[in-house]
Amino acid sequence: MSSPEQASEPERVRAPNIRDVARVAGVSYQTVSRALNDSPSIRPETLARVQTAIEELGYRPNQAARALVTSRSRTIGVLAAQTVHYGPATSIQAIETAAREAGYRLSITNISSSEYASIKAGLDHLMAQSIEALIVIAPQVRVFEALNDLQVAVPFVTLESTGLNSAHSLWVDQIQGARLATRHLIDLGHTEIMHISGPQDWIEAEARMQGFLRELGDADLRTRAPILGDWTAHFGYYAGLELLRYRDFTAVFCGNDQMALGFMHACRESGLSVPGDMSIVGFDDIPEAAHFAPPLTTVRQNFAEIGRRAIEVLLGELRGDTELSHAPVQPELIVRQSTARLA
Amino acid sequence: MSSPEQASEPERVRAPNIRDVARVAGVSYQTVSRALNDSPSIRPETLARVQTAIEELGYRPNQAARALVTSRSRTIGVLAAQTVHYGPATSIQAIETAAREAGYRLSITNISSSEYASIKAGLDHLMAQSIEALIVIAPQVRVFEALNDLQVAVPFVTLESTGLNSAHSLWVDQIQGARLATRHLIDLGHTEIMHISGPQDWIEAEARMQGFLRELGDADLRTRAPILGDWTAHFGYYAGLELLRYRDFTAVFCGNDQMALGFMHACRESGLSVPGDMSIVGFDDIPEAAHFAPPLTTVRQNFAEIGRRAIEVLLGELRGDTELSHAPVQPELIVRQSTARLA
DNA sequence: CCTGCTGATGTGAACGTACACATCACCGGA
DNA sequence: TCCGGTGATGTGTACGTTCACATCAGCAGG
Repeated sequence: MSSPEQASEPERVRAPNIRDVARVAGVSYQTVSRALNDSPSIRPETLARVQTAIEELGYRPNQAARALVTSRSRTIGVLAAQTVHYGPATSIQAIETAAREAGYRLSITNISSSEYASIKAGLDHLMAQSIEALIVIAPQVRVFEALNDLQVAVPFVTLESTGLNSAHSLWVDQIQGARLATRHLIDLGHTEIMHISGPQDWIEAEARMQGFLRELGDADLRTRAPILGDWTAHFGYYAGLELLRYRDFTAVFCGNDQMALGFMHACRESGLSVPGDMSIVGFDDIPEAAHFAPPLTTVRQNFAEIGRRAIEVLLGELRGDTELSHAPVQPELIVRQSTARLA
Repeated sequence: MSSPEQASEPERVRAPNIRDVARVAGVSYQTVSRALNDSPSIRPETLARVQTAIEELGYRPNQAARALVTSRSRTIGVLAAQTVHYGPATSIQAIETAAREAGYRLSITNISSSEYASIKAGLDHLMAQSIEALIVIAPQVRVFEALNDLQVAVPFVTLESTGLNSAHSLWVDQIQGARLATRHLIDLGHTEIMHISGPQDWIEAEARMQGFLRELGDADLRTRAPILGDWTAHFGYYAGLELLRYRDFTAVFCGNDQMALGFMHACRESGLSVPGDMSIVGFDDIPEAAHFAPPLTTVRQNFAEIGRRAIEVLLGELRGDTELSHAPVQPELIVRQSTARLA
């Protein structure tokens, strides 16, 4: 029908490969490979010729082929339970950036529930991609079992836990953060302090609760059973409405800023002034917290730092550097206007 | 030193491959391949034998090899500017879930700035992974140029834009949402209405502004130049402090809920009651909005729905189904307590 | 009993790259 | 002059999978 030269559509345009580049540059394919992996033994002018050819053809290395032959996927897996919340989302963004700069890509899998089956399915999905390392941002109680069951052999770290399994954890010192928050309330003269915690299976919720209880214990104050919440503002609100029917406390330490927001809402509806009648401390310092009514006293965590460190530690392990610093990141108390001295 | 049987570490444990499975199952490797790709022509009992062998060896198909030979990466790329905000994060989570259920994985790349170079670098990083389809959640003005320059040939959709390029867009009808918000204020008797918009290069910010201006125009009301913000509560706060020095308006339509939160903060500091002295409408309906002081009237978008539809449309295109519905998702006005009839 | 067909299974490529090794030109020193 | 060494480049092979095709048994129809 038409001559090969002007064939318009018939033959599927194959992406150029290393041999096409070699032909154009007038070298062997191996030389092109060397140019791509910046081998020391290649003459500058040869390198230049190859680069010109690459440019001309719009050549891109085929990562699948590369992964196949090197058996390195250059992929880091992330198992996450909550990618919508500010904290995890911020960490993941930092992780992605750091990974990309190091030549790795990220594969994120969300688990919908903290059921063992769900965790296992997520992990399975990641392992099927032959990830080189794993980062877990999820309720970790059951994750360790799953890691075992699936015989996960890659380096991994869990974020935002508590050093429970310190060889594989990287964390903001949540216990310390909770102590800072609680101490702040005690210093203001409060003696009846309530705690609204995160879900029981989140280790970080557990850690914040521990810090709260220890600080109260150290001050010989009455401890009361913390309320187990779900991180949402809705929960904070409804828990607040319930709790405020008995006003037998003057301060609340909330497991995160969202629950604190909801609790403040409940205070308003119950006719309580914050901080006049009720002091409230949150945790996380989401960007909105400074604009709550009133601006929220809270504990700031550096989520991005945690993310960057996760990549740093994992890439280190992949290179064989063992014994990288797992020292916890220190949280910081940010005092705003939701807390006041007890009248 | 030691007999091969009890050799403990020396030889690197190679992951089992399709041939290992074949040997254990007593079939040829091709039969195993058929079992994996549920071919119709395989006897049930043979299939069972293969599955048993797979189980026994803990075999996982090597995705790199598969991708190499089929030249299908089973990867969908996401180019995102903001993965920390509630809207994009929610969409991405829905995208990930839908993609995973369809057997695809996601590769997310964050762009740090809306510079052309940054967009191009991000796109380049994705294309290098031979993604099969692309989803863009970013300021889109320059994205189209970059898509052109890089000769991106895969199906793609941009999220949350405005039908500007409707063949490739999937969007909540932002113009309609903005009109709903503005109409609500007009219906309450407001005639002097201000708008704090998102950044100029975000098409969705532009669309909300358009909706605002059109609705005002239709009502023959005075239009004033919108303030160009950056989506943050901080901006809303400082813009509010500035604007409230001249109280020549009685209502504000904010480009998103965060800026509305900041603006409410500025109102409090300026001694204005919301909604008594100032009515405020936001956009997005983040989960916290219901607990602001006062609870925020806003426009709800179904971010998850958008995400799911993105995958649906792209997978459809990959299968060859053209003409899938790109009909915009309708937003919904949620009236709470931050708006009131003009006294 | 042979032919042709169908369903089930096996064999030989090929995908695009990196590693191990081979080759080649060139150089300095005995 | 020859030798070994070195730096630059080329050739064969393997990675694990799927596709195209070949083979083989079983069965129905003439």
